[in-house]
Amino acid sequence: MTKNITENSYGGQRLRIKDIARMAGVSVGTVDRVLHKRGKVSEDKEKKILEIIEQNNFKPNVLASSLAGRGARRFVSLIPSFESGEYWNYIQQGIDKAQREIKIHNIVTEHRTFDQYDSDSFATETKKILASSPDAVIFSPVFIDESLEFAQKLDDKNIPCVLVDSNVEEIDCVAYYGQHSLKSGYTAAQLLFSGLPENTTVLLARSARLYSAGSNQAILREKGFMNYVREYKLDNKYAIERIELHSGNQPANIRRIKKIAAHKPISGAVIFSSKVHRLAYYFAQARVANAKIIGYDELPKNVAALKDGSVANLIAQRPEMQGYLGVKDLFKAIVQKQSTHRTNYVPVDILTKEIVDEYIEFNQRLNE
Amino acid sequence: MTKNITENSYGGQRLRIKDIARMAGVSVGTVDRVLHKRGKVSEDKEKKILEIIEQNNFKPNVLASSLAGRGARRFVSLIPSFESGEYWNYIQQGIDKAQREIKIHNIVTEHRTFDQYDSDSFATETKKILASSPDAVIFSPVFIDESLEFAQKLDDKNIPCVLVDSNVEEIDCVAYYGQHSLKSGYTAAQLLFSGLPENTTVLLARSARLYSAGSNQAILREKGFMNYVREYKLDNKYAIERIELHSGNQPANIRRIKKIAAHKPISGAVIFSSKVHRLAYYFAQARVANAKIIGYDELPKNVAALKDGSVANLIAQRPEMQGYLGVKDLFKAIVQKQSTHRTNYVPVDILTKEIVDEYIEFNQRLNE
DNA sequence: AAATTAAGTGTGTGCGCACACATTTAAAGT
DNA sequence: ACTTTAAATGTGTGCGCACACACTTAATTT
Repeated sequence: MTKNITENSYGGQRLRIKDIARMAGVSVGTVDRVLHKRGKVSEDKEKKILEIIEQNNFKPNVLASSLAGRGARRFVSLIPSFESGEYWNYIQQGIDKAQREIKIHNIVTEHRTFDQYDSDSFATETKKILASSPDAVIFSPVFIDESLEFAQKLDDKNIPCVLVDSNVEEIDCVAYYGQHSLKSGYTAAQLLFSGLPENTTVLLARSARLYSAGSNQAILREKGFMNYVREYKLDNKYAIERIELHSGNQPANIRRIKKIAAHKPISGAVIFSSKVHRLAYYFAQARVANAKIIGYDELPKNVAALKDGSVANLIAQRPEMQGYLGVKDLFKAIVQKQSTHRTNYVPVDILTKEIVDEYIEFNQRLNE
Repeated sequence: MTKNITENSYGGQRLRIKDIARMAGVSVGTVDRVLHKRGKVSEDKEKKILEIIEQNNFKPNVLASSLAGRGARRFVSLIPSFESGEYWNYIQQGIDKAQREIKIHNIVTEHRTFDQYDSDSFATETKKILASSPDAVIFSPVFIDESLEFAQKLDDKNIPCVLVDSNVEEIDCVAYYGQHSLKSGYTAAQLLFSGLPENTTVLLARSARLYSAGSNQAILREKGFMNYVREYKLDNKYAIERIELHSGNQPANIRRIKKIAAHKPISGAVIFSSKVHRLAYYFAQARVANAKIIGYDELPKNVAALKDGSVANLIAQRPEMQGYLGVKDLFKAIVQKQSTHRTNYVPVDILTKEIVDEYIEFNQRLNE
């Protein structure tokens, strides 16, 4: 006797476990066992109950569920270690913000970090995490092979995960949040070359350390940049010079810039990491003025350089939002049992001296 | 006997009504009466209870509170009427998204609209809203005087409100979300003049209808724009011409552009509203090519113009986020009883042909 | 045939709160 | 002194769910 649900809060809309039980001709306990896959239910009844759940798209009431206080859930995050104000710090802040919002649902978050220049440290942490059997993981797949292995093992244990910052398409996860690196490199080129005097040198700087560690992001951005160059045949109009920056040897960096500029004036420079304030500093030291310098991320030091004019533009990627939305999607998937989108590119934000303050203040505000 | 709370979910952290009752030596009913200001509590006990609440910063458990199903709350929105794809449509989408998130807490949202070119229609709606005594209001204070009066009456009835789109500082509300119009005008100028050949004409277009209605926003943006012009003494280098666009008389608009261009070539144009696709269209009709045109908001028509190159940049203001965060703040204030920030400027987003797709897709995604 | 066991099923309690209702207490009226 | 009345306070129930536990039935075992 499939009596329709009638009166309950939510405008008589939402189905309750009790309703399902009535429809299936069983008790709530049986429905509960099916919902939580605790077994001890005869096949035919289980089938019938699942059918009703399916047909009515039943979702348990999250309020009641959390209030009933089923055991706490553990979310673990794994990102590179960072100092205050660095890029990863913002991701962490977003994760924390999400944590604050969902802690009422009995969810705790645990932070783990690794050395972004050392893949072993990453592997070590992933092992620890697997051993502790968390309920969900959000991590940044900086090292592709190790990440694939990690994701595989998580999948074996049925632990859902979210990727942030960079994407590894092969990984089957709840969601990815990060920038479309290729396009952001393309945009960097567009910004840099717009209005740039021809027949000059454009510098393409690299952080040696990051490259040797095989940073996925930086490589893709550079590729996007070069796509633009090729598309508009800019290598005919500009001398594009590459330079490797060694943080340990500043005088060498400065000398190198001087040398290039002496050969043909440098009108612009770009670096595909957040170290652009360093690049601007080297330019100043090399006494190469009026170069249009572009880089990534709204770190305090970069913002200072942007505001004093030594950096022309910053490309930002809403790191807090990546962390925040990543955790919220895990919550959505695990607790609310709703579907999510696999790949989510955050927009390429173009920052200028004039708008950077508001950009930062707004993001800060969102994280409170 | 102020026994400390010990065991409860939330890691023994959170205080419950029951705990407060025990501390104050009363029953939960009495505490409940104080919490809901239902009176019928002796002065001394009320004082004691409030003290305990204050000292421990007690916040009722939202899950339990909503589950217990106290009467539904009504949130009302009031924004200009719109067609699909217009600016206000995005604000509405943000409101709807927030509504979906909080409806489990027994909150319903009601939408009302007015004619943005007719202050009477605004006043009429506000009266209806006041008569229906909602629990909260989110509105766009397009007409300043009428909005002040509305806000005053809401205050009298103790109904909290949120402003979106434009700010009226005198209004005492839960929050404002919108762009810093002055700064966005300033940024528009920066974008427009960067790399613009000197000794040319720059067109400053206005929607006649919007101006005659006294649009707060557009006026402030223009002011910001002119601040930049003054600051960098650009009126020496460019002929800045104003033009009023009459949507009813397109040939006149086109003629006017032609005439100005004939006098001195037009290198750039800006309009401080979302009608920039119209402006670009008039330019095309007037056969004035290569002008750098800048305008506001990522409406489909503007995006099309941006992508085909007839518009150089769009300045966007995250309208969905305004609606979304506005409603969430009302929820925060009323249901979660948390404090909020009064003035929240959304960032000035600079859109280019290359990044607009991701920008829109991301926002769309957020609104699902 | 009685006792044991396992599989399947139902019942009861509490999470923290809101609200209706019952009860006590004090003040006022007869 | 006894009722009436109002003010102050306490008690009980249910929101929807999770989980421990009690219970039933039928298949074994002794």
